[in-house]
Amino acid sequence: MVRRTDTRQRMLDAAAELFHTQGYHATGLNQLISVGGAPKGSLYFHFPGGKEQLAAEAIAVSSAQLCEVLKKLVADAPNAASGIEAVVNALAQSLLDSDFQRGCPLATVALDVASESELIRRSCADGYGSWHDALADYLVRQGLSTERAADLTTVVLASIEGGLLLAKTKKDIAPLRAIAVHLRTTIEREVG
Amino acid sequence: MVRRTDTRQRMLDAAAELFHTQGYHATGLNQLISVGGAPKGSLYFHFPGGKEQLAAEAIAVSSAQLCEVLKKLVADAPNAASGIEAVVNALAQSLLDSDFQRGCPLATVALDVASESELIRRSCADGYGSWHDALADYLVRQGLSTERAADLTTVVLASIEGGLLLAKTKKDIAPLRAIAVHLRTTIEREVG
DNA sequence: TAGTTACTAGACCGGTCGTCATAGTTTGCG
DNA sequence: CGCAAACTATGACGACCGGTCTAGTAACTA
Repeated sequence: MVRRTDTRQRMLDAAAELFHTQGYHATGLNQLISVGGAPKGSLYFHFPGGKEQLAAEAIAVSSAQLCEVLKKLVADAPNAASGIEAVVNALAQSLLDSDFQRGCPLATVALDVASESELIRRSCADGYGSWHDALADYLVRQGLSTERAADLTTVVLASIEGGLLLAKTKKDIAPLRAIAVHLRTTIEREVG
Repeated sequence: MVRRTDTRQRMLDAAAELFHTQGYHATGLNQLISVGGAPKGSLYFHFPGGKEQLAAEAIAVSSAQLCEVLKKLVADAPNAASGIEAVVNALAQSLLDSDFQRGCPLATVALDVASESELIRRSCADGYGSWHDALADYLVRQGLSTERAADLTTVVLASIEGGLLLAKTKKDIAPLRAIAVHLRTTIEREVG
């Protein structure tokens, strides 16, 4: 089926942005359609599952975008420790640039909705899974065993997510700096 | 002023519970008063600032409770590494027992509301601050310098928060286990 | 009993998400 | 070209729920 308009894509972009910064319940349909520039009916034409479906797809878009950024950042780095550090720095910068609005694009929605909508929860879990896979693959290519890479990636991901949460809450990126230092030494110890 | 009812306290308890599991926007006033067993009008008598004030106070209650638990867990442990491990285990157990409903009592609200209500954001930031202080003080008593203890506590807190987020999203406490292992070795290395 | 304080009930209005009947536009085909 | 079928857009509408506030009742005080 060939699309003849970009309405669907615009809605998705608007939704990705709004859910990222405000979360699921704090974002109303009216806001979604006004930012997306589409009438209400069109939303239900393109997303028959309503707000829930829109959110699930927007989450998928957001996480795919960040996944690409992640891959690029580590690929461009001279070694594993610097690669992860670059990721932390990029996220910290994004937080600063947005006046502490844009943290993790999944976390807000994930916590907001995880125990309410299985569809959205899975979308978030898949997003985290894709990031995990991308980073773990990279660490394996840097010489780590599959198991060590998997566990280390979990630690990296969790630290960053927690760091973003603390930084956003305190309006201060100091936590992320402490995380960056810790991850650097941890990775240097393991990868050599 | 002599209180004639315990309505205020009941509202606070109900709010702490509901905001913990559902977040701010997902929790309606009707649900709050039905769980709290209070008439709607009473809410604005006890909390003239409305939902926002109620949330800010409920967050304070939640974080104080968990702070006590934290202090007790580490105090009862034979050493720093076991103390932190006990904290992770307790939170993982609480997540499991509640069928992945109860993660961090602050995180959901913090992300949901941080960029919307300064009052609630501060309440969350204070909560995190109190946990940080409790753990950092403990690590200092275990022999770490003030600076090292502060940074290490930030890493511990962020890892745990991130681990709770990932675990809740995946409905699987495996991330928390990986965090626990990592924190144990990290702390053993520093405290000896 | 009059006055003051503690508390409650429910009306209010704006906003929520979702539905629908209708209209317009593009494409494929004869 | 002409027409039908498929695709897309539209926004009014409804049922409901959101948070807020005013007007009121009950309880204690003097």
